[in-house]
Amino acid sequence: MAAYLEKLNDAQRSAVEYGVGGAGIAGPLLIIAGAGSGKTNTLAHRVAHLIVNGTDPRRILLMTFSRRAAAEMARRVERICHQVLGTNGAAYSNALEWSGTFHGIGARLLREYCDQISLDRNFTIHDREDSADLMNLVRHELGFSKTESRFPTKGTCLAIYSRTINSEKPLEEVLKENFPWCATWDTQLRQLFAGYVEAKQLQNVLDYDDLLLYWCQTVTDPLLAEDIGSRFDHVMVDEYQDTNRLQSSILLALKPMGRGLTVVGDDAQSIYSFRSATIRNILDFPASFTPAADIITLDRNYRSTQPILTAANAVIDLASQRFTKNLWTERKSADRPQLVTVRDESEQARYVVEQVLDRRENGALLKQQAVLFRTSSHSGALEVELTRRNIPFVKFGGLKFLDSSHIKDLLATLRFVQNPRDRVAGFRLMQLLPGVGPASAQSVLDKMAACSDPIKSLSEIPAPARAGEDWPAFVQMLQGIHGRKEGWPAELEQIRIWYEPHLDRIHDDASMRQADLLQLQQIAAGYPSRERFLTELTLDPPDATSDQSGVPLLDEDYLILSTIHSAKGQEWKSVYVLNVVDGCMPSDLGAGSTPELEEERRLLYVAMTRAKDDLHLVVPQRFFTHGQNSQGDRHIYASRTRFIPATLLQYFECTTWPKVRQETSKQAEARNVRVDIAARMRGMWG
DNA sequence: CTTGTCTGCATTTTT
DNA sequence: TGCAGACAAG
Repeated sequence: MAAYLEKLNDAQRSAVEYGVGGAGIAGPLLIIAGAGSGKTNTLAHRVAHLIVNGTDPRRILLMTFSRRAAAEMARRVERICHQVLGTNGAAYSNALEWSGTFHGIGARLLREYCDQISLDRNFTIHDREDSADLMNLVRHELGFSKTESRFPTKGTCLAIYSRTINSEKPLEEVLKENFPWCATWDTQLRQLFAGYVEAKQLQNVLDYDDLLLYWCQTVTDPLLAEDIGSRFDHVMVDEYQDTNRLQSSILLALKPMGRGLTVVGDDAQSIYSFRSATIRNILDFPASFTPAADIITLDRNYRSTQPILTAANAVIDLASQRFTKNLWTERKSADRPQLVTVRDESEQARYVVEQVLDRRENGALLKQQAVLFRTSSHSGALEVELTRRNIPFVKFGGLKFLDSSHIKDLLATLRFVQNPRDRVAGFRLMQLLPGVGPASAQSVLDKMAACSDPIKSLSEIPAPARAGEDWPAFVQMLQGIHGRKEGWPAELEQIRIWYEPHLDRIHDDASMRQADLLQLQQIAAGYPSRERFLTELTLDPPDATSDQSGVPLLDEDYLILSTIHSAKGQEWKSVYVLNVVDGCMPSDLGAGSTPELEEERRLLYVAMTRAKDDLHLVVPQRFFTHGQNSQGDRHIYASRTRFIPATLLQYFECTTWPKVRQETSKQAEARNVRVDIAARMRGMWG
């Protein structure tokens, strides 16, 4: 047996070796991999094993959930290849070129096949917010913003649209099942979506869903499906439990017989149904083929200690549906996970900080510890406490660098130059100029749209009446960049110089924002072209924010703060889960239907199984809700999450913090002393 | 037609 | 809290 396979257990090894070295390419394989079962390692070994046995790495398509996961996978594959093949292995660095997210791979293929599907090669990609803006524009145009009773907001409309696309279900069904309160608007929504699709096409933009939808439509053509499918001998998908119907349709179209297809997942960790992910994909996978796909289960956990695993298993055992077996481990420990009750959120923050520092004293790096929470805002109090005590941290999930308006302004400018038909970008950009509002922006965009070279035509289009001197400078800036005078990435500097006076005028806190812009420029310098920068930034935005502005230095030590969703696939020595109370977990928004509730349960399970050595679930007895109703902020009394009923308490060490101290007799004595200081003060002058 | 101010309302998780 | 829409003033 090859040395690099020896460290694997039997199940892992059979997954790695499945069909390798046999005649032809093996049929479909499903790997059910529990939390911490060495899933990434196994998949990386499988890829490496294929390469070692002669598969061309450029003919392997590897789709992961995030770019971070893709990078990690590539790194491990390279390392194994290097080990096995020695110096020859070096030839394989960066050879795994088709690895990324479904959306990223989709974008790449669509650009390559744009001629066959009549797509303008310069299409730009709208992120969630841009899509919502465009949806809103159409919503206004159709007069739905002033209906008698309230029409769904842009975000809700987009959510309905997106779910309809990703779940491949009819609109009526989606409305009935997921948005019952909007069901009466079905005719208007249909009209709205038709308008939205038309607008996207006219403007040469694609949204996230289009990347999958167009890809899926492309491979409905048998010739194109064959052409794309035959480029890859092996197609592997990680985190398959979090893919949706549209994604599985793409997969089946690429590999209808399932040859060379490997999917990996764990139904107990499915937490993305809000993105239309469905565990039916995993469940139905084997029977989608004849003969059915083989299944290999990895149920040995290498991550957590037995007490942590026992508690996590107990939580997931209460789920109404279970498909995989419970995990087991040989990592013994006497310490049960902590279930800690504290008074409120500020005590919770103090508890976490104290524990974190305690462990750092004992040699654990901050980086080996993570604080997890259901909702991004739940870490607020903790962030304050960490900043106060000078503890560096990085936060994953929630608000992003790219969401701030000044960054979006700059990106909109780039996008508008790249694709002048992108009205969302143009609309935003022009309104930066004083004296230009929605109406004049609209009118300029209309005139531009009629021209074959919209940017050039700006010279002929009369300036909006009140735009003043700012207009010529604006036009000059756009045309200069359009004409590629400076080239990439120098043109970003030009934009920044143009933008800065406007920034100063619009915002009071301009200096902080300027620093962000410089940072963006730094990031941009790492991309080979404007197009690549825009595409990749939209698909893989930098996903962390920290207390210092910008990305922290990699060699520094910092504490990890993360939403549970963003913690997927990761592990830490110590894990603290905040707000393990009803209303947060489950979120009171997600406590409606049974499937939603079940997903919340899996969320807690995912959080717990991130921990290697110690796990703390913190239960504040009361916490504040922000202006949920007209009364504004108020605190409510919380109770322990329903996912840990009394019967499960035996698996935890239940404590309260801070520990109540016994009052000493001296302290009691001191409490009864009465001194009339006021009289003495008066006496001082008498 | 733009810009500023006021009021009422919704409010997770992310490619 | 922060944003979307209504309304008034220039």
